[in-house]
Amino acid sequence: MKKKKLSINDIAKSLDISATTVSFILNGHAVEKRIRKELVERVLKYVEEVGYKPNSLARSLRTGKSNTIGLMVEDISNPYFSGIARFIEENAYKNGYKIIYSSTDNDPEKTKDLIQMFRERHVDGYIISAPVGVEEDINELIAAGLPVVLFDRVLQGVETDAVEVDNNASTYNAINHLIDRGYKNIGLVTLISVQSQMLGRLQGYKSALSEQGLKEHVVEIPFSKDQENNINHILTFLESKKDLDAVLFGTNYLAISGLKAIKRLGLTIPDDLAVIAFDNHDLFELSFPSITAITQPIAEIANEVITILLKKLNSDPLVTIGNQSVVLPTSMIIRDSTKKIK
Amino acid sequence: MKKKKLSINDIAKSLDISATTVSFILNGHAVEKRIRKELVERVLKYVEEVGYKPNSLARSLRTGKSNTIGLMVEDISNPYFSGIARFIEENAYKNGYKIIYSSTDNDPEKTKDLIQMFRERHVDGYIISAPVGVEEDINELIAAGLPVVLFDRVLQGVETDAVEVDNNASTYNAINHLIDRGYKNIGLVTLISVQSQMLGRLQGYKSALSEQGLKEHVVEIPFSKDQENNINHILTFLESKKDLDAVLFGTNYLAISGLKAIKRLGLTIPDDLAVIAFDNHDLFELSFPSITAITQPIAEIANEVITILLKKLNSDPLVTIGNQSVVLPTSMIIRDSTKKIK
DNA sequence: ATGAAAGCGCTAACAT
DNA sequence: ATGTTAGCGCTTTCAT
Repeated sequence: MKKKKLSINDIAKSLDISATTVSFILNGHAVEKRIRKELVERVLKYVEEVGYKPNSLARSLRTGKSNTIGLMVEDISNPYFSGIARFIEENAYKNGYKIIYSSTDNDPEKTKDLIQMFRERHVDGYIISAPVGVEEDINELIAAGLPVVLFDRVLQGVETDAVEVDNNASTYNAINHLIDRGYKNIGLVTLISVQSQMLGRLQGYKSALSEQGLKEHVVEIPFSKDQENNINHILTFLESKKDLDAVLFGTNYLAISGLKAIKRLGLTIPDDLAVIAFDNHDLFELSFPSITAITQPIAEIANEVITILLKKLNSDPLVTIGNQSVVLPTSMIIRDSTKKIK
Repeated sequence: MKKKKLSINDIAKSLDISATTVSFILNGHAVEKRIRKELVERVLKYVEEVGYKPNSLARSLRTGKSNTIGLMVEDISNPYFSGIARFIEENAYKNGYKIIYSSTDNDPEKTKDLIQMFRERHVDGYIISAPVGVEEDINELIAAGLPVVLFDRVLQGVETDAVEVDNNASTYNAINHLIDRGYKNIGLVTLISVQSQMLGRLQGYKSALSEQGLKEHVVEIPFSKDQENNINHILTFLESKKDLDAVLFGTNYLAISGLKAIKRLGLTIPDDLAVIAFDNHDLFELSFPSITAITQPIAEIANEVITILLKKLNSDPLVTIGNQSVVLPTSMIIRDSTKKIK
């Protein structure tokens, strides 16, 4: 029972018609080409019967479209990104697109290579949470007419569609929440980063504090895959700032590392230190005490991203549609880690 | 500065040689074909200069290899799977393979479609955590000579490479740990499932209990993406079994749902109920109390999977190499949720 | 030591 | 209403 791979020619021969006709029928040009209904049905039936599937490689080579979307995230094992990947994937498959993904590690060199690879593969569209340093490469994609949607952060000097959350307002509100509850020495643990989302978060933090005439306490940690590394940086920071009464963590994994650090120091939340995390996580609901968190609307982010991309993919390439820049609001889930006890 | 896409013919023409020669040089057949060193260098230099990249679609069409691996997991947003995806991806890219992935939702129909899609795309190898019901489809892949590596679970009647953990021994040990600590009414929250890994976990649970003459308390929950759904099932179970003093959760997300359910019921861990989770999670370290967890060696699982697959991919297709079945041990991290207080 | 030519499987402009 | 034909860009056999 050797299932020989059938080609469109095999089908044509078996049915004693030309490959062209088969191709037309299979691609829905039957009506337009006025092919006999009877023939159309016969072909469709036969194709179904023998289980013929067109070779998409050949089709892609011919049409120049691969029906593939390239997805590049910072780290697929980060629940924020894997959550988004999940939604994007689902939506893409529904629309006949496959996803090829990769993690960038925030490394511009790696990311450039990946863009190159994806391009060789002729992916039809790109979804990227990009590190700083790949602006040129992305501009080249755009110049080549390839649809690119950025998310999570934008890039200076890159004009394309983008989906973000309102980072600035998010941390601004979070800090004000802390101030309302009576906290005065509020720290920020963030990344050494020129990435737009981190800058926005830093900015919101600064604005809120300066409005109230409070002092800033910021530590910027280098991006690292190693959790222990992050924990150590945070430990050092917390030990050098004994008077802190609250701290905002700029990402979900910084918050996780931070909680571990706080635990090691034997500090009590929120009595010794109040905590807010950027990004929600199951952990923050179930840890003790539960952790107040800024929640990003993952489903909507993914949805906006894929909707914009699909629209570009399906639009007439001659008709330029303006770039969309979507900024979504976050929400804050107030839990026990910011509950003023005094 | 319109960067026209260069083809091998453009290169050949510019250099006034044939495409054949360029192809040979680019594919490392220069020596074997005894092409002049001087020419080789000139071609390489020019190619580098103009940034020519072969069209991999065309190459794939011709060679029948796509340098792509299809990865199918239950749910990419589950940290177990996204963690594995991360390692696999990294290793694959290093070896010149790209990953195209999809989540199966444990749905055999969806999975069949995906296998079909991946096959149309001519992926070179498959990595699958498969739901029951796709045995035939996978056997077809194998019959067609396509390398398949299963992981997390195996499939009845499918003979191929597989990487698992020792599920049976893992839960057996976990239950014995509970028994040692004096727990007697030990429940198991698992999935309604005929999947091998869940059966193994159930089996280990049963063996341990029966050895000690203890009674089983099992609830089997239908697979669902909706956490609230899981929580409700667990709530019902816990309320109907007031005499339970310990519970083992069969997966990480069941444990998370379970912890939420326990919290809602106002039960104290471990005084009212001891808890063990299958699969580790940051949460289990940081929740209060911390949760004892069976830890799967994610890096090793991913590593075995990709190593086996690459070996098959690189081996002479004529030389059949026997299937490898790797069973890795888990470890148990004992935390406070199983700390006998009495 | 290098090139001509065929062909992977498909699509679509151009016949008829 | 259907078929002929010419590629898409690459690899590879066979010639020279």
